[in-house]
Amino acid sequence: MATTTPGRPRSFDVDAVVDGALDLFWAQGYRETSTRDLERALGVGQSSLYNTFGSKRDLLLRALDLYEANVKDDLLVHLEPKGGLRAVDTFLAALAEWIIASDLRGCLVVSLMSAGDGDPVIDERVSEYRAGIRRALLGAMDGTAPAAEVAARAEALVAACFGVQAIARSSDPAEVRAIVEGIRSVVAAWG
Amino acid sequence: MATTTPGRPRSFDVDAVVDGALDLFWAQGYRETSTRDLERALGVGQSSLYNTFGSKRDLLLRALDLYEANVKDDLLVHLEPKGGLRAVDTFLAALAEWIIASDLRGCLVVSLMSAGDGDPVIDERVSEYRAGIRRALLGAMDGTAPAAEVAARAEALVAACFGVQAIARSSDPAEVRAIVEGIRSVVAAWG
DNA sequence: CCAATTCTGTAGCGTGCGCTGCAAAACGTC
DNA sequence: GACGTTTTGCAGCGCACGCTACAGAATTGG
Repeated sequence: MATTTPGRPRSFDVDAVVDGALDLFWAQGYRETSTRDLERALGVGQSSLYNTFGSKRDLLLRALDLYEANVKDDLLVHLEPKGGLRAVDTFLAALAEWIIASDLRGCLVVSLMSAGDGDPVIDERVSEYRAGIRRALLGAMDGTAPAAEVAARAEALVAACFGVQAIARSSDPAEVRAIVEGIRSVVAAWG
Repeated sequence: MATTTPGRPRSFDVDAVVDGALDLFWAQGYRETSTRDLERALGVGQSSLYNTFGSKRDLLLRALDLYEANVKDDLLVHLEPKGGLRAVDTFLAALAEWIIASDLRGCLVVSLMSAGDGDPVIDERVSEYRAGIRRALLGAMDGTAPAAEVAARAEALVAACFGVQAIARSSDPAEVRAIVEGIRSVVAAWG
């Protein structure tokens, strides 16, 4: 295997560009972010973007990979299996701060639920994302109540989590905290 | 006052066009619906649309009026003040069927949370819409528990309601019903 | 130094967008 | 029937979009 390849070397860091693209797609939406926006914000010419990633949509998929990895590391990590309602509470607290720390941009995946309409690959990613969160919640709450009740509570919790993210964009930190506190107090009553 | 006005009479029904525009904006999103789409689907030329409504955005605002009125008549009507948890349950059941009957298009307002970014008028409408739902829920649940607890539950409920709408677009009737059943069973436990 | 290979900047392709100008059409009024 | 008024269909404006062609710059291997 070659340690280096011939040809002119790439003048930018691919991961940094994916990170920057995620930032833009997340902040302004996928459709609302043009390739010229990306060029300006990332300091990388459109030719280089297309040469490296293939298309705007492929760049979104890369950004989506990164986003999901971040969510897993920062949020879902708190939902360890059999973690119980304590784990759920920790997760919710982290969710509130995560939403606020990301400048109330809400959830990239939620924004793609409308924007990516018609693209089966993106629709699949969206569904799978939601399924992953439900699985994590179910795993953490397993055994805290009869199975049917746990399942019902998990469904409601998934909806509430997506809801607060959807609301975040047209809200402020205090309101986000109030909503999550409301959810946490409902969860606390399950103990 | 004149019973008729001079000039060529309008060849279409304004309310029907607003209704059709709502359908399109709701189904495919505001930005994703072009004035040519509207022309085709409504059978009304672009000139007529602009002559009647002024701009695509103004047509959206008219459609939004209609949407909010429909939500009020079909859903919020169940949340009569002091209606208690029974009223909330009825509301939730109606919500599930309403989402399914509208072909899982989700919530027009939720889709505008991302799409209408930067337009202060639309942002204001979005915030006010959410506030109205919270008010209705609070009014219905008033007295069912200590005020602080009612407030917390209402916040959680608002999030759950928006969440199920956000999820609807990438879901199916069975899943929507399951989520709403989950919420209902959580609410039932408050009795 | 020279070829081969890869990346970069510029310039521009075709398309669809929101919106408008304009002449003809369809009405009430006299 | 002529006139003023409003609506309608058509054509097209300027612009931004995703994307690409192409020549030159930067590198490795000989």
